Amino acid sequence: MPKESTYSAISKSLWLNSAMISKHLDNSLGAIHGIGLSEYMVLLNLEEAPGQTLRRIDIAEAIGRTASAVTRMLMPMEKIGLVEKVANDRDARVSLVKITAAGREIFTNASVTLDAKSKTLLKNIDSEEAKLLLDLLHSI
Amino acid sequence: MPKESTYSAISKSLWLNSAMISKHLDNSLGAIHGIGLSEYMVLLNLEEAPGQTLRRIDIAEAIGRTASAVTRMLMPMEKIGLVEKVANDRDARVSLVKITAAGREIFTNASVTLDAKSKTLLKNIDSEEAKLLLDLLHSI
DNA sequence: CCTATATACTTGCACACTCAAGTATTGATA
DNA sequence: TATCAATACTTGAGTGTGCAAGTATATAGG
Repeated sequence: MPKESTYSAISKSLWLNSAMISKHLDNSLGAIHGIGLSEYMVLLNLEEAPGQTLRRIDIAEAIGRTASAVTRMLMPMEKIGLVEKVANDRDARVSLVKITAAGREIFTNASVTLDAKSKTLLKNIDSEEAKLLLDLLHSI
Repeated sequence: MPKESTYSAISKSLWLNSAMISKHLDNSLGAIHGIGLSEYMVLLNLEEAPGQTLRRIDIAEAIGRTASAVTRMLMPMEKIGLVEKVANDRDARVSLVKITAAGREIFTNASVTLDAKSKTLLKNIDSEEAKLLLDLLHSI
């Protein structure tokens, strides 16, 4: 059997860890705030965007999903009033998405939950290592 | 807006990175060897298991999926002969899974692909950092 | 033994996602 | 201006997964 490289070991570990962690966070957010991690990431990106507004395609890019996933994800989010549609007068093809006050509220609350849960899940890593890990993840 | 903790930043980064990386690896493995990352991980665990045999529940545990996911995943894998069912005479509830010669062959080939692809995906990380990152991921 | 509880799976249903194809609009070029 | 390619989305069909409920077997306590 050929010796496995550190790189494929990282891929595997990343795959496994992320599966576990995502599931935990998803369940927590879902139970408490009624949204999943994907929805949370949408809100996060909208919150940080200039004018709290983004095109659907940019959301898709930002969260690593396809445009169709975003379309379907936003339907219920719009229905319950977390986001709203905004037209773009320069380009009739795009339908902009804007976070609402209700959406911002949910986002803020969910952030607290996410934070707390993340700390518990990553309790084996001290804050020194955490910074290091974050840097490494960002450089990928 | 409350300052976000390093820990939740790690969760988010882990979520995003893993989505991207998994998709790439999944596509590569699928196109070349006809299996996904999950199937690969099943084969990996079987290969490393004593007697190349595991209970379905242990597979589920090892790859972070539920028992039902494993049941459905194994059906096609058994059909194309990557794994085979083995009865357990001590306990009639369990149906053991064993990797076949064909399965081992696919696994070995897929490992090469996975390795190469992982190196390209993680090319921004040198081997020093890679070891560090792997350690951190394992300690989660 | 017999019953109750736990374990190892399997199956029906729902949901989130992708891919491919379709629609509408824009921008560039002949 | 007419056409054609590119872009921003939407939609239909198929896949993989989880949850909850069901089946079969095992184990423990009376």
